Amino acid sequence: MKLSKKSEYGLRALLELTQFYGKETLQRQQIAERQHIPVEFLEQILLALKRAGLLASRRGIKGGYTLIKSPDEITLGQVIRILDGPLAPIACVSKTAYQKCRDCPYASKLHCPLQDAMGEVRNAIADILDHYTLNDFAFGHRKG
Amino acid sequence: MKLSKKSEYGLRALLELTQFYGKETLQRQQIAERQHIPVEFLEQILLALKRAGLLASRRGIKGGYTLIKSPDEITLGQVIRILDGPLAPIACVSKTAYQKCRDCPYASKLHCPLQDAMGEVRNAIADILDHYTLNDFAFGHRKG
DNA sequence: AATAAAGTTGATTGACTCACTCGGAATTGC
DNA sequence: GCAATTCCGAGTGAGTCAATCAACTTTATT
Repeated sequence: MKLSKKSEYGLRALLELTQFYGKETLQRQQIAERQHIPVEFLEQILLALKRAGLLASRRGIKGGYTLIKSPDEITLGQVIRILDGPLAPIACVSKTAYQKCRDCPYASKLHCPLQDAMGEVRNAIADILDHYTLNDFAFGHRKG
Repeated sequence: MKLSKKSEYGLRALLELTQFYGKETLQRQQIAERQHIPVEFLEQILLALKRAGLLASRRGIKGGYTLIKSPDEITLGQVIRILDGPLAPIACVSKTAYQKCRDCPYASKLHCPLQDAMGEVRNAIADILDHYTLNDFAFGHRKG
C-alpha cells in the first residue's frame, strides 16, 4: 500500500508550482532545490504531468514550468493516478482501470469476499484523494 | 497503492481456514487447489502466519493447518501488516511502523502537507481493515 | 549569427522487490 | 521403516523503482 517516490516528488513539485500559480514560472532547478528532489528524475515527472495536461512549459533561457489548470481543479487523486496508476489495491475493484481477475476462484461467481473488502478500501481512498485539491494541499485543508 | 499477491493469497487461504474453523485441519494442497494458489508459495505464507501466531500446524500424515485464534478476533489489517508491512502510504504517517522522513524539506518543520494528506488516507484504510474480521470476510460483512 | 541556458527524449543502470521454485531436513502416522 | 506432510533456507528470473546520462531542440541575449 505504498506511495512511490515518483508520486511523492510529483506532489511536492506541484506544491511549489501552486504557491507560484499566476505569478512566476519555475525551473526544474529551483523546484529540485526547494524540495530536495534529484533534478533529472524530477524532469521525468514534470514531463509526465505536462503530457497529462496539468503543466505548460517553455524552453530556452527564462524557460520553466507553470500550472496550466487552476489548483482547485486538480486533485491529489488525479496526480497519483498519472504517476503511479490506479488507486485501487487490486485491479478488479478499480473504477478507472478495471480488469477482470484471472485465476481467481470467485471470478465466475456473483460475489467475491476480497472484492467486497478491497472495494471499500478503494472507495475510502478515492473519497479522500479525489476531493483533496492542490489548494487544500498547499494552503491547508478544508477538513469539512 | 497495491496489495501484493502474498497478502491476497494469505487472505484467501484464511478464508478457507475460517470456513473450517473448529471442524477440520486443512493441508496446503487442499487450500492451494481450492484457491488456485501455487503450493510452494502458499507454504511460505502459511509459515509466516504461523510465526505471527494466527495458525497452528501439524506435520506428517494427517498434518495440516488450523486457525489458532477465533476468526472474529483476527482482522484483515493484522493479516496484511504481517505479510505486506505497514498500511500507511508513507512511513512518516505509519502508527505501527513510524519512521521519521529523511531528506524531506518539511522534516524539521511543525507541519507537512504530504503528512496531512497521507495521514488521512492511512486512517481511512486502517479504519476499514482493522475492523474487518475474518468472520465478516468469510460470511458477509457487518456493514454498520 | 553565435552562444548559453533551458526543456525534450530515449536509453541505460544498479539495486531492489515480487512471485515463485527447489532441495533437503524434521516430524508424524501407520 | 516408510510414506506423507510440514519446516526452512537459499536461489532465481522478471520486473520495477529511482535515478542517471547523452544527445537534441528551442529560446533569449549579445
